[in-house]
Amino acid sequence: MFALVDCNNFYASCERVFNPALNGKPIAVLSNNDGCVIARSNEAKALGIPMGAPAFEYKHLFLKHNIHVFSSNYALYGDMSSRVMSLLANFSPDIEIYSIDEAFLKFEGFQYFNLQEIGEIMRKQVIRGTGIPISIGFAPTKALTKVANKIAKKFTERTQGVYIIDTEEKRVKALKWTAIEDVWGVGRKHAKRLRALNINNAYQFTLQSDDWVRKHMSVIGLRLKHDLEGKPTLNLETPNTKKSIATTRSFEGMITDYAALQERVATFAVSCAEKLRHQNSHTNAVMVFLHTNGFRKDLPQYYRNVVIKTENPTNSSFDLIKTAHKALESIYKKGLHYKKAGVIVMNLTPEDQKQFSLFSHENPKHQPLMAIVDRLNASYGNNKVKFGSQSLGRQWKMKQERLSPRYSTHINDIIRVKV
DNA sequence: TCTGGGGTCCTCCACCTG
DNA sequence: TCTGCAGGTGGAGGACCC
Repeated sequence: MFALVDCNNFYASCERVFNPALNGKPIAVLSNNDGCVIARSNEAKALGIPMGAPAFEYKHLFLKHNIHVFSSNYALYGDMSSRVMSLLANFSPDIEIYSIDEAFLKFEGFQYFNLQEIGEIMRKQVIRGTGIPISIGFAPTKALTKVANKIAKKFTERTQGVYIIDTEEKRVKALKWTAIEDVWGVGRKHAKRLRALNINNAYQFTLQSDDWVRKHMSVIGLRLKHDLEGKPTLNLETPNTKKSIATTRSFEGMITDYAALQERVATFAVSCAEKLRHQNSHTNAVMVFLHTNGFRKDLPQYYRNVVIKTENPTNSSFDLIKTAHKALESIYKKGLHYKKAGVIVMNLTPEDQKQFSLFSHENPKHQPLMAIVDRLNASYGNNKVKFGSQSLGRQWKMKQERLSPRYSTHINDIIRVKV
């Protein structure tokens, strides 16, 4: 059996842990730059705040219903997530941390155990240890645990937050209850196509032939179908090093100036280089992209990206800045209003599998220098050491007007109790 | 005025090579 | 030397996830 553990309204729950006055109150958490709503408490959902809602369009509703709005506080959420995951790891040695708020666990050899009881103990321990409420779905396959989890969450009173699909009858009933667009792995496009063919729920989807599913939804769809049928196709995935690393940002305003874009791109390249060194990888291809503002129909639109190969596999900030600038130069068009840019490094190889070029050599000074930069940044805070092409004067800051304190990771933000 | 960021996998197609 | 075919590869784009 597999289990899927999902934290309920995770970001909103994190905000509540250190501010219990928020219990029962509507909460919305915003994306970077306070742009869109990316998490809502049940109360906020009930008030009609949709996922992805632009914050400025819903300002009046926030005020009207006294919705507590927060900028996203990833220092807090990341720390709370690792606490939850470490508690879950006590229940099974086979755990796959699927996202910041979800984990799959494998329960092998538990056929004589009462999974309902185990689930309820997990819930109690996590809420006692972290304050975060969770829901748990047990089933013979990963896709079915997603369905079971949804039922556990939807009918918390009846299920105690734990639901087990362990019979054919329960499987069929659960799949008939699950709307096609709610199936894990069926996105908006496929859901629309399936609905048009009168395939409205997960059960109807499993009744289609393998060939049909393979043809219309590729092997991914076919694997999903088998998993929903109760034939384990998807297994726990072991954590791999990343295959690509990206740093991309929307700007608070719009940028027309080439020098300002150069500075932003250099900063993104430095960030990618740091992430590369963190996982001991090198890249040999750097992609830079530029976007104008798609919402401004009155302005000319432009989207372009380019990939440039580096001379050698590298994770040096200097090399990546140089390559990213070369890429930017080739796609920059004067007179446009840019809203977003990003740097993505690809073709990552581990340290011990670097393939060198016959005709060019890496600068031997870079590696020790980068190690010192990383050490200084680790000791004195990120971005204390900057590179020449990054701005020393201007501080690019994300709009985060409603940021809560980093209660659990920053000594100055630690909670104070008056006695 | 204000609309996120970071990933993965698969398919299709053009191109190259034997 | 030319042509046709088959298989491999890499880039672009689409679909999905959180």
